[in-house]
Amino acid sequence: MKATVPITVASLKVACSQCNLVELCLPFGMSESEIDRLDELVGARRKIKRQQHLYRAGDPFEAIYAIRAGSFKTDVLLEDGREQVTGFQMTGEMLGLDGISTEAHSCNAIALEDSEVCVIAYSKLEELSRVVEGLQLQFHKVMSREIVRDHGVMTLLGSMRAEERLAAFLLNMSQRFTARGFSPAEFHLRMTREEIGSYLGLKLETVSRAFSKFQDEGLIAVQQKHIRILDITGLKRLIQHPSPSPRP
Amino acid sequence: MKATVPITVASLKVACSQCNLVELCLPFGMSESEIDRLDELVGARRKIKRQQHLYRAGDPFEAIYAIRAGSFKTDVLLEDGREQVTGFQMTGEMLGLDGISTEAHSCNAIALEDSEVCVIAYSKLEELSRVVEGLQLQFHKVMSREIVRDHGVMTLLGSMRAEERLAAFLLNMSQRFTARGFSPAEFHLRMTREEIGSYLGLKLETVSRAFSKFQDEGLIAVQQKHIRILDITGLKRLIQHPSPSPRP
DNA sequence: CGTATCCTTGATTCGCTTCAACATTAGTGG
DNA sequence: CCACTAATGTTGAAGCGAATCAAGGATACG
Repeated sequence: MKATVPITVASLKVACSQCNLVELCLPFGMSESEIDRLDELVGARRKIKRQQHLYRAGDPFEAIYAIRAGSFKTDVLLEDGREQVTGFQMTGEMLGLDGISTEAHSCNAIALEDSEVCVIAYSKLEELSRVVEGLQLQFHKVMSREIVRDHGVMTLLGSMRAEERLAAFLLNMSQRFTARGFSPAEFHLRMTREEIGSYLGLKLETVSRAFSKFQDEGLIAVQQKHIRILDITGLKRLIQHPSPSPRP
Repeated sequence: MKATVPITVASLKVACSQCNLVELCLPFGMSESEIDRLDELVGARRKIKRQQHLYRAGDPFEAIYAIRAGSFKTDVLLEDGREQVTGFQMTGEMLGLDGISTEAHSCNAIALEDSEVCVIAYSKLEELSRVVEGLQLQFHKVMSREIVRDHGVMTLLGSMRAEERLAAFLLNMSQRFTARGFSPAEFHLRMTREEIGSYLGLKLETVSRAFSKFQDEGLIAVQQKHIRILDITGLKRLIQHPSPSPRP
């Protein structure tokens, strides 16, 4: 229930150059000599227990976060209490970029499992990216990628049917697990049906039904949160050919 | 049909310090002395006729654009030909930020009316934002604002009904016209019902019906693309209280 | 002034939500 | 360790909102 307190572990080596996520995270694409200059970038690491908030909508913005271990969801609450999940984040991905614009966070970030993040003070990032050109570019790319990703979700929400949405979701998860060295075909979802539904603009029952349908059709094997993809091309076909009639 | 060719008008003073959009555009929030240093930022202006592309998905990314006059839509095309409008942009707003991530544009930008943009070479922006701190911050804020805006659209698409979506759209337009010194209650939409529908994840008939319903209820007066808002609090009420039953 | 585009409205269909009951898993405390 | 309870997931039946299909009308444009 209580917010976690940031713990500064001065003795711990937290530099990006020592981190095995360098291929996925902010430093991706930077030269070795540039990465060496990021020593001071990560002020501390912070552990977040499952279901706890990393930050809440309205919190003053001071830092962005790189996920070192675990996973998160971000969501926004509407006035009437409706909740919308705006994204799921995995290791190496960044959290908190939404806060720059108003200097306050505009969504909640909640750990889906016990997790750890690198705290990157925004002031330090600004300062360092003025002198390390690669950092400047990579940071811009990270923000831009978030915009492109959001456009993808908008497309999904705006023009896909329930089963297409879920297929796209599964393919996206598979691709992200693959990039992290896990199996493309077998993985464990950390979020509930309700959270998936919220993200995809569907009710949890619809998500559950679509899972069952995919299983009946031999596309996947589902056992609660454990997913095995049996026919990846079949899933891809689903999102390329809309259900009723292909366009002329 | 043909792409417009950028016209460099060397004699024309294009500096931001001379521009009356300074309050809305990238330089917003910067000090006068900082704005004076942006002389070299805008390489040229470029005129785009109605229905012409400013850039297309796949075009190599070299510059971002600030809208000096007119308005645009951005859209993405799915494999099967479905089109999704991802945003409408007005004067002072930026276009092309999606291109940074992959160094190629990921959507199409199309003028809704005869328009003019300021061309900001990305390399120059990078360079200048290393020395002008205010520019660095403002640019980051512009990108972050785009992310927050997209989250808002995701919320709209994921959890609002047709009429709520249209109400939210009208209120957003009203607010943006107001910020530009136009009437909050009376404005001219530059996009078709189909484009509005695509943006809101609805069919054009549904948009048309919702407009008619709002008119019947005395919330707005519609005459084709000309909109007059008669009851702004009524519209706001619509998006706060979902149609069927308010939450407990 | 004619034609293509855009908009409106009605009737019908369909997909998703809603409501409901039950199954399963996970977490907790006796 | 098992019993209890809450949370999560599955499945069925009914209802509703938006899409689809269809026709006519208004506007803008060359």
